[in-house]
Amino acid sequence: MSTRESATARQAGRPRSERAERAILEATLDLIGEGMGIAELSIEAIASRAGVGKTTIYRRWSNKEDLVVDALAVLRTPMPPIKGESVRDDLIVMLTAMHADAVDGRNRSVMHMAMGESDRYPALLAKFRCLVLEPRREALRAILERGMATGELRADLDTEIALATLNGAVIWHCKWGGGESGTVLAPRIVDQLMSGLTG
Amino acid sequence: MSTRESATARQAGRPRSERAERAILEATLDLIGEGMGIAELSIEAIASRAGVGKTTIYRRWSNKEDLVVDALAVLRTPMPPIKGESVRDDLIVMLTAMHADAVDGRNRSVMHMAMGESDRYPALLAKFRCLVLEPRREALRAILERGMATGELRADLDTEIALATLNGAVIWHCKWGGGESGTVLAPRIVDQLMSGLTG
DNA sequence: CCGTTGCGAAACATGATCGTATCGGAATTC
DNA sequence: GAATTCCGATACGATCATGTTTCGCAACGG
Repeated sequence: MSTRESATARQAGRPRSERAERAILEATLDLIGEGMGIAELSIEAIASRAGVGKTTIYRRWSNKEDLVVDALAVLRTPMPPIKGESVRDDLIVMLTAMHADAVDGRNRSVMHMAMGESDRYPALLAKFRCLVLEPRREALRAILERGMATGELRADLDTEIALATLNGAVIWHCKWGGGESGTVLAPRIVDQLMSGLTG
Repeated sequence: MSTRESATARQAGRPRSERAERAILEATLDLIGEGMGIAELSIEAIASRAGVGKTTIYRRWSNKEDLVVDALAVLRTPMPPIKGESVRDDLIVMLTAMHADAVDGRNRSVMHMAMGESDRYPALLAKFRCLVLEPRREALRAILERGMATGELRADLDTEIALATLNGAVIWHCKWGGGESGTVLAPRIVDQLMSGLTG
């Protein structure tokens, strides 16, 4: 049996350059990071920024949305470690991480782009949801439910509302409120919310 | 003394058509309402939708951003009446109104557009701020401060955080959460928050 | 060495929008 | 009625991005 990569036999010819692919995705993120919306993003600009021929882009993605979706995946920021000792501490860690995501450079722009334009790009919305929204949502939900079990939080908590409140407070304050650091902001939110959540 | 409109004498020639102006602004809002971002908005499309020559638009606005800013002003939605009897009731009224703004048709699109693209258009940001954000913020703040005075809310309330929390919860839930009606959502938010805010 | 495929560069035809200009006609002042 | 200004329509040249094609070279399998 000859050399194979997988079930399907290795294609003949020169293999696609992994290097070019990364350069394209990076260039895309760069441009978004500079404040470009999807509509302003041009394949030409991406190609030129990546030092790549347009052909190389068209060969891999048939439209801009697919490209942006794949670029999103590169940005993957890891979840912070949750100690699971105190609900208050865990929430503060999560909110601080969320705040950082929403404030820091390229991440920030991509975040805002995704939130602002996902309406018009369903595939982008789906990816953003399962890549950013859902993981956060589940992490927060886990903290809340553990709190309900241990009694740190009241048992009849309205989890949906609590999630919206936590997420919303961070994002809203980042976007429209003052520019506090996350380390200052997160405890303020959590503490003021907890006094209620503990009812 | 001859007929005058104001201090400066009436211009000679045909006056600008008020009708055309309204049609242009309405067409702009329509297109935004159909999900167009500022970048996708073309003067040609607006002119054609408004049944107007491009000239008529260029004569009045020198760039797209100015046009959109003026269009924003048309959308002005009135604040709901605040009874001032109970903080809980007042908050529910406000959040319900905010929810309606964020959900309903054209308003919704303009809102999202403003939130998503205001970063790139400073004049738009400024207008949006003073037209939508600040009035809401002040109305909410007034309710909170009255509550602190009457004792319905604890006196050491962190108003900034409370504002971000209220606003953020509504917007976040509209954008990413389920599709409840405002009448259901607002009390859930307010009640869960109050039990905390009342300390 | 040959066939195949990817590479970057460039040229290409197509189409959209731009901002300006020109047109005949309408509205208004003097 | 003359001068002025706006109207909507249409045409214009300019710019830019589109997606395709062609080119000569590079990298891989057999």
